[in-house]
Amino acid sequence: MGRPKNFDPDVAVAQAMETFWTKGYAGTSPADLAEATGVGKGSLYHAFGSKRELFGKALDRYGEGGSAMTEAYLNEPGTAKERIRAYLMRLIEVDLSLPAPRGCLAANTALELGAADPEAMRAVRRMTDETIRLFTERIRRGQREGDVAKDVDAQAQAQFLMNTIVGLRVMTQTHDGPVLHRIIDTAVAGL
Amino acid sequence: MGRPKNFDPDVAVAQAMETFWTKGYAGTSPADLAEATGVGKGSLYHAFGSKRELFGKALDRYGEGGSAMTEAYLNEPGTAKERIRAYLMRLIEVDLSLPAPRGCLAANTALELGAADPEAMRAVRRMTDETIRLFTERIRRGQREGDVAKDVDAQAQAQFLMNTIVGLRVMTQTHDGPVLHRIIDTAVAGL
DNA sequence: ATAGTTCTTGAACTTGAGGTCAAAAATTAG
DNA sequence: CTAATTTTTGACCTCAAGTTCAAGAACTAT
Repeated sequence: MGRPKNFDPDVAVAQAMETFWTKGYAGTSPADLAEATGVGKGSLYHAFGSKRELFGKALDRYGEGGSAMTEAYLNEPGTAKERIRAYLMRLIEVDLSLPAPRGCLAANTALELGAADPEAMRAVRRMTDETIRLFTERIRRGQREGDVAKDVDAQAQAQFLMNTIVGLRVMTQTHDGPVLHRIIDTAVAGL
Repeated sequence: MGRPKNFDPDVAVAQAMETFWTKGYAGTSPADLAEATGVGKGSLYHAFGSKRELFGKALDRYGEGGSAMTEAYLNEPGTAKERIRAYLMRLIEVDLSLPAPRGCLAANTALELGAADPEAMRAVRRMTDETIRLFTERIRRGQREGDVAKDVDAQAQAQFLMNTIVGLRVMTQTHDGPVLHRIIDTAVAGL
């Protein structure tokens, strides 16, 4: 009952996510969000409570999309090394094809909000840990299938690769494709 | 002639740098800078022109300090691998010992200002390239001295290590010492 | 149709950021 | 001392961010 919403909250969250991703948390104003979603400022506040809460939903959505994409990429045919390499390449390729690279929303959030926002940090940590988990599993599978040496510490490699991703998505701001490609090749050499 | 300055601009820049580093560019207000430097807002504007210009000087100063520290660390006695590992460990140790880790000013700047500020990006790029140069030289020296294999691509390793550093200084926001230590050990395994 | 509920709209409010400026203070040259 | 020059001080200004709210609009149940 009551007047029906004029917009789909899920869609609005997705649009808000894009905006936060492109412009940063502080750099996104309520007016920006209204424009991006096509929803009036007042309605946004009515629906989501505050900018911070909307951002929280946007972060969650980012995590879901990211996990799905990671899983899909890692499970295509190929060795662990091949798939992981292809995944990293894909990440920077997408970013470099944009008018301005925007890196990883999670990493951006970690730096921008930092310790001042423990809840955001927990969300970021959940996402990174999930990615590490997916990498770990994929490497272990590679070990079972014989394309990764048994003496490799799968979790250590996964954590290390996660770190490499974070680094890459900052370095896209300052360095070009060839350099980033070389970094990826060096990073996956241990597999 | 004229009234003498009430403060040392170099000291003020250093104090401003600390503030920008801790709170970010947007997160630092003129009032914050006045408090940090002990100089009136008006005087700061008189001396530096704008917040952005002061930030530029702070960035430069950061670069100088960073280079000096890197060089000093790499040149202490030990193999290339040992020294580089010690350097990375040192970086995160310092950061983790703070009440709230603040990462690397250059990386923070790259993410926060991004393509919106090409000049800042150039400054960041100069700094990272300088660090890469120092690493490259140190690895080559290791090859001459016999503690690094000849077939290692020194520059590729250096770029890769730079990327690892950037990643680490974001991950300090979300992960703890032991995880970061393992990442470092994995990263230097290729040397 | 009415009551009850939920959503939208646009104006309005508060706060602080980023910056400017006029007047006073401190200095040196002559 | 006076003039010229440079800094300091603190009040002041503008603008936008982030939010709230009152009024009305759109719906459902009875």
